[in-house]
Amino acid sequence: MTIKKTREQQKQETRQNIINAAFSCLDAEKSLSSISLREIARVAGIAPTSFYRHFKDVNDLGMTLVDEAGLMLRQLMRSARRRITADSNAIDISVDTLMEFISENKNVFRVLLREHTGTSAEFRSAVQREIQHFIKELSDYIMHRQQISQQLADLQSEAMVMIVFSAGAQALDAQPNQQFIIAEKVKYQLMFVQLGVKQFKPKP
Amino acid sequence: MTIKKTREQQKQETRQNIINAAFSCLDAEKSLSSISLREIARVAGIAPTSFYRHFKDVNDLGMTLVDEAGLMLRQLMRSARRRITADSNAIDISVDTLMEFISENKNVFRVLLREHTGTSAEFRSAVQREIQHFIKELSDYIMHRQQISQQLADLQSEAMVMIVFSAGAQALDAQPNQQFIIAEKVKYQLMFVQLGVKQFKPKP
DNA sequence: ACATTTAGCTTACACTTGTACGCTGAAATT
DNA sequence: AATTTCAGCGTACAAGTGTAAGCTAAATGT
Repeated sequence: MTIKKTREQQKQETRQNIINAAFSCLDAEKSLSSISLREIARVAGIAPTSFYRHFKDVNDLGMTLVDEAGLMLRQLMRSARRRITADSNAIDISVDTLMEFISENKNVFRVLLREHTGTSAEFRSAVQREIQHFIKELSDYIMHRQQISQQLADLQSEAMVMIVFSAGAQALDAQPNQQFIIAEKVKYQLMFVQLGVKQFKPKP
Repeated sequence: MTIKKTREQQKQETRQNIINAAFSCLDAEKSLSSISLREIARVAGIAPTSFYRHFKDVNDLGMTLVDEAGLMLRQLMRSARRRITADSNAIDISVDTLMEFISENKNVFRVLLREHTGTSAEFRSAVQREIQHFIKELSDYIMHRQQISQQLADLQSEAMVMIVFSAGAQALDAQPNQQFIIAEKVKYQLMFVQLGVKQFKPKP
């Protein structure tokens, strides 16, 4: 039998439909500013004007998407770090985890990447906040694991995240067989940063 | 007296007006895909349909802008390298030069950054080519100056460019007084990469 | 001198967009 | 059982879009 839904349940379901529709619309050739409310509504299976029952406008929806995407990414990396053992390579596991996520959730990662340099100052700073959050979590991990100052850990973490995100951008447009090469390349680059900081540490 | 212009001169002048108009339109909240042909024409001081006498469509103009922006950037860095002496710090000079360029040509740099992750595959790969070109020139410089293998130089160069471009993105949205801090930060990060590669070199 | 070419213009048309307004029916509340 | 709430719909409109068609006048070619 079909479950009888309360009004609130139905509303949340529709809201989620809109969010999913939006993510599926935001492919290689659509950004939050180029997408139309009507297009999202069409895919979500609702009338254009019904959109307003759930979001103030596309900007409002966009902020929700950015939040959700950032959250997913941070949760992912936290779980990756839990999988790191004493003798396993933290960089390898982290990069592999992220690259796998990207290839399986292209549009989620794309939203962050695209809106990071997009045409809306609001989105840009929202993504920037998510990235800072992301950097901070990595920095804390690095600081306690490599026993370095917070300042150094912050610098290292940020450099690493920038390198990884750039590689992610490349991976989005690359053929599947190229992805492995990109992953290997970025691992070396992260190692250089790590080595460099370690080398720098003694002499302040 | 006013110089009499030949037809061809006049045409080139108008073409340049369109290009300049486009760059001035492509500010913090306009991308090549969100800008309209009519808007560019308005700023360039021509009728919308006259645009077609010079470019096939906005895409065509966009490719021209990307080419031009990439060229400016490479010429800039080449001239910066010429200014580097034996005892001056290559990183400092390069970063300062680029950051100055960015703050004086925000929209030019913005086009590259934005279209790099934009909604047009054609633009993305055009920018990617420009960046690769940029990376290659730096890589050659690094290889001969640091006496390392091409492979290592490529990896180092790419990592550095990614870090610098990310900092550039931050600088675009930052207050002028923050720019100095960003520049200092990125210099450290580039130094880490350089140190790391140097450290890595002995053991292949 | 006349003929050709063409940069730039005006007009026109078919589309897409965001969203205001008011209706409806079913769920929730009383 | 009567009333209120509200998610979703259909209609409608003004604004902006790309671009097709055809004209004009001046620079060029002959």
